[in-house]
Amino acid sequence: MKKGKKDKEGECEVLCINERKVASARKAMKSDATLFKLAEVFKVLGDPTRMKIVSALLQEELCVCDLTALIGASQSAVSHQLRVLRNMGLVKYRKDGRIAYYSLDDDHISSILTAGLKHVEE
Amino acid sequence: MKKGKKDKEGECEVLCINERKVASARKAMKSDATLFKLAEVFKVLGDPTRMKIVSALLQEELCVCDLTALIGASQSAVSHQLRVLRNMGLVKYRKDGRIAYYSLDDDHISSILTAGLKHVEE
DNA sequence: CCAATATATGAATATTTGATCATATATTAG
DNA sequence: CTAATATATGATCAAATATTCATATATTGG
Repeated sequence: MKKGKKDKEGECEVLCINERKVASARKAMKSDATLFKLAEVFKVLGDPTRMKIVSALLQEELCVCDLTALIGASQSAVSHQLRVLRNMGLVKYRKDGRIAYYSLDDDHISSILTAGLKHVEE
Repeated sequence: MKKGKKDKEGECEVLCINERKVASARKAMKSDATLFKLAEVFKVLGDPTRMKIVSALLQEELCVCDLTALIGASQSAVSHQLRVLRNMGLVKYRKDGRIAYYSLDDDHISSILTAGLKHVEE
């Protein structure tokens, strides 16, 4: 006997809720919008190709060409992923003639990676 | 006249490589395996539902039930995502009777989120 | 034991996404 | 101008993934 199909958000099957803890947690949490953006940033860093790109750019600016050689992906793939990184504000570039030099656009990126590495390398 | 279909990794179309910079960057970079794991961690954090779960657990441990109420997803969805977080070593849980209390499994997670927030909230 | 509750999980599905291919744009050399 | 080079991008497609549904497992109260 199916339980009435959830009025809205699946709240009618759940009875063990500690209202106090939930309210307290909800209050302490960042807004949904902020958490969504945060997840977006991590999603962008959550792909091996993009991670390699970002990691390479930690050292110095590089052109698409160098990145392509460095990470072993096609020029098209690198270009597509650079756009994703650009759209998320993680990298920027300058054009010198027909060469595009990419670099990190945000000082925080290095700290994000460092924090992540502590989990990975523990 | 197509250029011979890439011998292996798309290196034959690319002529502007700065060998010195590439070698230097390659040397400074973490290993592919490390970067892959790092990307995996970020990918796990890169989903709104999981981000909400992790964010809620920053405050205190919560049961599946509370998480379900808190983040507005179905119990099944929360459970599935908790497994992903568990497999990645980001959360742990203790069982008290039929209730499972989840908490963060790693001190670094909070610093990862904090670093990410600095980018989002700038 | 039995019914109810809390959580977990397999299967199916719809969506997202990353790579490739083909091609477009832009810049420079000659 | 023309050919070549560096990069960008649209379309397509296969793989990955998040959710839902149905159901299984486990624990507790009565």
